[in-house]
Amino acid sequence: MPRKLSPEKREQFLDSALNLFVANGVKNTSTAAIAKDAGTASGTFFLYFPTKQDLINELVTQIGRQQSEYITSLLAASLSVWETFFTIWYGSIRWFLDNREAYQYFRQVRDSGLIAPEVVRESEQYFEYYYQAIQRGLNEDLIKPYPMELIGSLLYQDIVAVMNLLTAEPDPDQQENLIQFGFSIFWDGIKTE
Amino acid sequence: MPRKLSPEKREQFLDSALNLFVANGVKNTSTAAIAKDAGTASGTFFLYFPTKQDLINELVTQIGRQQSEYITSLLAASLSVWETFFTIWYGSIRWFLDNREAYQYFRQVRDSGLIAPEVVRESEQYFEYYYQAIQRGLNEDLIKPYPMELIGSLLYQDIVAVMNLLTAEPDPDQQENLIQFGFSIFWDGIKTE
DNA sequence: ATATAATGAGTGAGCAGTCAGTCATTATAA
DNA sequence: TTATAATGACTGACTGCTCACTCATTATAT
Repeated sequence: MPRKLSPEKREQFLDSALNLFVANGVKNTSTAAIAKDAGTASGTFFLYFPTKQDLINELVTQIGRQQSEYITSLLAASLSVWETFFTIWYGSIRWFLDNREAYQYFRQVRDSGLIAPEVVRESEQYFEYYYQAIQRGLNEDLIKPYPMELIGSLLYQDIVAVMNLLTAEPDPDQQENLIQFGFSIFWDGIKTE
Repeated sequence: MPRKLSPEKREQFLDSALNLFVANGVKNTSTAAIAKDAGTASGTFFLYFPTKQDLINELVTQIGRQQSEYITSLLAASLSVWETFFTIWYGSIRWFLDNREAYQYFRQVRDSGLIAPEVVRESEQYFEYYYQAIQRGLNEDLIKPYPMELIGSLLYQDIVAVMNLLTAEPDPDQQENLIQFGFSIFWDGIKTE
């Protein structure tokens, strides 16, 4: 971990890389292009990141961490189970909409084989609050007793399903509808009668 | 479109490419490696495909077409709406399990930016039966009146959610459970009361 | 004999990562 | 205070390698 070397410039590299990766693809973005965009010479890149792969990985974990921090900041113990799920749903989509490049990068890279499986697994740790919510729902008999991973996996993929539609839907009212409808379908699927 | 040049060899190139793409990633697989695996010299590749990109694209559409053909072969007009949805669900997962490489390639490539948007759109045409099923369900008031694209998008992503779990679950009984449970959640989400 | 299929060495472009050297800043010495 | 030394962030030309695609030549089929 570099402790010298301005942290601002480090962020600048991550920012520029995210831009270029989303615009042109990871493999089509050279480290030289990232350095240029960040306003440094090509060699400077490697003072901040030992390899290109390290930056690719760090972007993934950074995104996971930032989204996780945002969601958990919204969650309070006083919320009901339904409110908790809705907060996760709405908050995740909100954060993705406010960080579209992060969303696109995450999707682009997650199943691409560009990331070592260990890094993917590490980034999954940031979904811990999913399973706390599911556990509460199961304890309180509010959701059907299906395997936790199944419910978690469906929650995530349903959010993706809605996000994919939202990126093609400019009208805010329609966007709001899709978010609400999507959650209704998810919740009706898992709730007990 | 090459009309001479043995179609079998063409298939061989597509087969070899799918293997290698899934094992090593598209960008890390050279046309020379594909040619070698297919048992020809490196230059022969370009007699069958003008560019590497053409092969990448053709694999996507081929997979879409083959899966679509399999599913529609299962669908009969006599099926109820529930049966139709279940057949799509079960058939899609069955086909993906029997063609795991195709599944992995599809996932890897779909959001990667490696495919021109037009080709992605073209491959979406193979999901036509989704929307016929949804339309029927809406007509017969069996599913809630949400936008068709939302239901379609959720259906697809729910299948992906289950597939992702299945690839890590070796026990066939547990696999069967996940498939059934997953469908229950999806159906309970969209059905009218 | 002629057309078509196949070959594989060759070409040029692109890229990750290196390294010898520059220069502004900071530490030390007088 | 001022001269000198040390530091380390920064530079960019360079290297070695990979790869998509070409083409002159050879093999095969009819």
